[in-house]
Amino acid sequence: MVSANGHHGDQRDGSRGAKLAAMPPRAPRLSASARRASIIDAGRFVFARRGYEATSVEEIAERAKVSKPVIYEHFGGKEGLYAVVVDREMDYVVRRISEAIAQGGPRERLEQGALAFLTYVKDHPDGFAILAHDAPAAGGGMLSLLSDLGVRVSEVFTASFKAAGYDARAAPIYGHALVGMVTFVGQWWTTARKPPIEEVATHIAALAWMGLRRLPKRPTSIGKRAG
Amino acid sequence: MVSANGHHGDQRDGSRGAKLAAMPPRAPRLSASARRASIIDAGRFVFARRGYEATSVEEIAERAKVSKPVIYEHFGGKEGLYAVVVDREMDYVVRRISEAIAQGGPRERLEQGALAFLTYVKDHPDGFAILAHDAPAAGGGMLSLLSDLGVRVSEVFTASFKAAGYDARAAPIYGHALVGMVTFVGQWWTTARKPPIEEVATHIAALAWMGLRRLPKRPTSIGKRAG
DNA sequence: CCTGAAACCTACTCGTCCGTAGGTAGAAGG
DNA sequence: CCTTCTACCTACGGACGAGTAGGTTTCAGG
Repeated sequence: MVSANGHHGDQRDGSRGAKLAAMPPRAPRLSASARRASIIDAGRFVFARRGYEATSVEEIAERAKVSKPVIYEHFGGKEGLYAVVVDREMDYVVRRISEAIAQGGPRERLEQGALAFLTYVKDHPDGFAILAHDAPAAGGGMLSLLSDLGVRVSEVFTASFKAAGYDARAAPIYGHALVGMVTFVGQWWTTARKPPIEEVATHIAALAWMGLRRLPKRPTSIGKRAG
Repeated sequence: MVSANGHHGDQRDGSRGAKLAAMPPRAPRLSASARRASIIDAGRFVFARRGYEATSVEEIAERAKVSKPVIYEHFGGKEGLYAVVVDREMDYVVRRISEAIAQGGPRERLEQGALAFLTYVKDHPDGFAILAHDAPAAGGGMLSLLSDLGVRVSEVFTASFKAAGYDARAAPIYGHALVGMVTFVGQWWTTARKPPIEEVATHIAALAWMGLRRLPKRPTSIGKRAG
């Protein structure tokens, strides 16, 4: 049963210029790269709201105003599109933060870095949601894509710790702590939207800075209670 | 076409005592509550690895050594089981942390709280994974179930801030920052497993304590650079 | 006007998975 | 031995979603 009924394709209306059905004018064709971009936008939108598993390619297609095969043509499949979306976002945040901490004293860099991240959270909430969500193959190990960011920050910290004479083995703790702080507060901020991000960044930077600055060479436990 | 072939059910082997096929002995029947418990265990296991969307009820059934309808009998469905699993875990962590911070001075409570959480991460990695993952209806607002914990900690902080004369509006920032720190570091620890949790807790508590203790009444930004 | 390639479509196939219908097996009490 | 209640099962219905086959429309360049 191949091609059972004869009217394949989209004839739109009966004859070329007829406006009988008042059908909305078909959107103009896009170039490959333009269509790619529009699909990425739609994908980011849907992935951010539904999460990877729960999004259907069809919903993305619908939002991008194309049919499914177009997506498969451009990205090979759901996972391919997801990979591109994630990569773009990751690249964007890292670039922004890198710019922010390129110069200045330690504390200034800390505050500017936090502010850069929170600005991203504010201006690109969908991207942030995707990065904060689980990766597709959750079993692998990463809870969120942002773990990667934690590693990068930890590397920076390791260098600084060594230079300052602290125990370098503790650096990843502080690196991940910082990223976790900013991420979680950023997440909260998206719902609260209360103090402006500049203020939030200042608080976070103060917390982290004071905590780091006053750190003893080897932190000592306060000791466990009797109970 | 109802009951097409006559051999419904499980006859096991031909006659009662025959051991011809060497079939493994059927597991004994369990009471309703015991079966419930075993299903909850299986559910936690699978949900933790696959995430909510990607887990199939059948995989849970298989792991619990029962057939699907048993799960539907006990929990009404996938979402019902998930709700029970999450509720149990949430209850467990909150209880542990509450016990840990029930007495002692501020800093001691801080360190004991962090240690309690990290102990949970270490001893109940599956539960932690579930709490750190997305909720089913991701669109609602919560990134992770732990946001709820952030709110609770924020409430504690708000009270303390008021008492100490700090700006109470900033309390949620510090509350969420603390939870984010511990969560993210805990996540990292599950893969690194390097410094013992007691040491990690000490570091985190030191960071948070020093940061909080030396906090000015109103943190001032370091100011933006010229660039 | 013609041609060919690029963009785009409809209409499937195939697999998976939630949830259920309707039955069997075993234990406790008469 | 018979009844009955509870635990448990096999087998399906129905929906949905990833990915594909094979066609049609538009447009640039001759």
